[in-house]
Amino acid sequence: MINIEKPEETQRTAIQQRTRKAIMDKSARLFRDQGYGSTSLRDIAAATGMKAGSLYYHFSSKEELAEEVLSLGLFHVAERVKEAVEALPETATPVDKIRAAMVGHLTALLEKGDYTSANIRCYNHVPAPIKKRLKADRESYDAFWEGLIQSSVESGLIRPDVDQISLRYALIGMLNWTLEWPATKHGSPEELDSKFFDMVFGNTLAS
Amino acid sequence: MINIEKPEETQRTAIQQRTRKAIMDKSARLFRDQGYGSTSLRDIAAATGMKAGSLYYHFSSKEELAEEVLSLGLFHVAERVKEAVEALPETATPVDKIRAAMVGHLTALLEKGDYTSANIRCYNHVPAPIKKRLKADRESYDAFWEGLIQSSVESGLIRPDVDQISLRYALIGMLNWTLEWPATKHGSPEELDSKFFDMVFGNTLAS
DNA sequence: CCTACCGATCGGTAGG
DNA sequence: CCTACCGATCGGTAGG
Repeated sequence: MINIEKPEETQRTAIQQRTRKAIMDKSARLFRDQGYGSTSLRDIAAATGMKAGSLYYHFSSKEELAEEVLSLGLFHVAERVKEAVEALPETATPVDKIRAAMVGHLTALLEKGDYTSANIRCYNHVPAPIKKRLKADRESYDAFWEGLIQSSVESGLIRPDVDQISLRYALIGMLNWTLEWPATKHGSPEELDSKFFDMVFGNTLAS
Repeated sequence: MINIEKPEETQRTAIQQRTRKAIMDKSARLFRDQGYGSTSLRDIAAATGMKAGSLYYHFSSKEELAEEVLSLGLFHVAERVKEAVEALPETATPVDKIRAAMVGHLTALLEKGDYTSANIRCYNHVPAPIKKRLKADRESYDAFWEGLIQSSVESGLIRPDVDQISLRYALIGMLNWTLEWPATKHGSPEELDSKFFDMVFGNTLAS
């Protein structure tokens, strides 16, 4: 459905995996808060409780670490969205799927905030080779939304005169911008989604 | 109306001002593309056609330069929005003002893309003292939208059950996310606004 | 996973 | 506005 691969897990011991995850958790938060260029490997090492050189036991470069962290951010979003859509009954319309996808997207942003924020905030500032691969993931995720919206139009649920590209970017934009909200104002993904959904689809749906 | 001060212009010769602007133009683009931390003063100097040390003839630090560039980004948005709203006839409703503000916001994003993108993309990654001042500007701009939306609700043009905070962030989010669009898909600010406006306010307006 | 270190580059300054 | 330079810090490596 959404074609975003999870970075392959090569054979590692449980301890190695736990340390790796700790490094990535700290990296995600630091990249999110300070940006890619302003976060040094020494920052990350200190936050994880080790020395800078030791990071190279787990990652071969800053770029590899960043790519894995940022790509995991989008992966989590895609995974939640997939779950939410697949949980729908067979009778679900394409618009039902859009709504479920919105909830899934918001759920991932709230649950895995450090990773998803790091992706959204650092995507543009990461070295070109990483950005290229992250871009492919984004396009795959975009294509999924494109399909949902197109199906909605084809089945007569969304007015045919609606600009599908604008609708897609508007939805993704308002969803992603929730990361810039004061954290206290969110409410649950379902509450937030119901507000967004009513806002947009009250008029966009054919009557 | 919107209380965002333009950085004061101390007395400078015409040539100094032109060089300053050249430095800021290049900085805006580099900050936007590479991020604050990954953009060195040597990058900026090279792009402007001078040596790194010479920048200190115009700016006393990287932080000062960044603050001026980023704050100008939001200033331009506020200025365009102000113009657009003030150009309305006296009979204009609060919702008319929202629509005009949307056009103004989009116009600024398209016209001054380097500055506005640099603000949006680097805001979170800039040193704390700068961020604090930029945050005050954002809050002032936010308050302006809050007022427009509240007036719209009070005059019965927007349904009273609409969550005003969600509406405000949703609007700003979809507007700002246009910076992430492939550039070719924009169309004019007016075209884009008409799509966004219809999308949101078809249902949000009281019937 | 640490110590100790490499060359490169950083923001910034002195002196002209 | 440039040359020449400062101490600090960067990503990364060797050897254990």
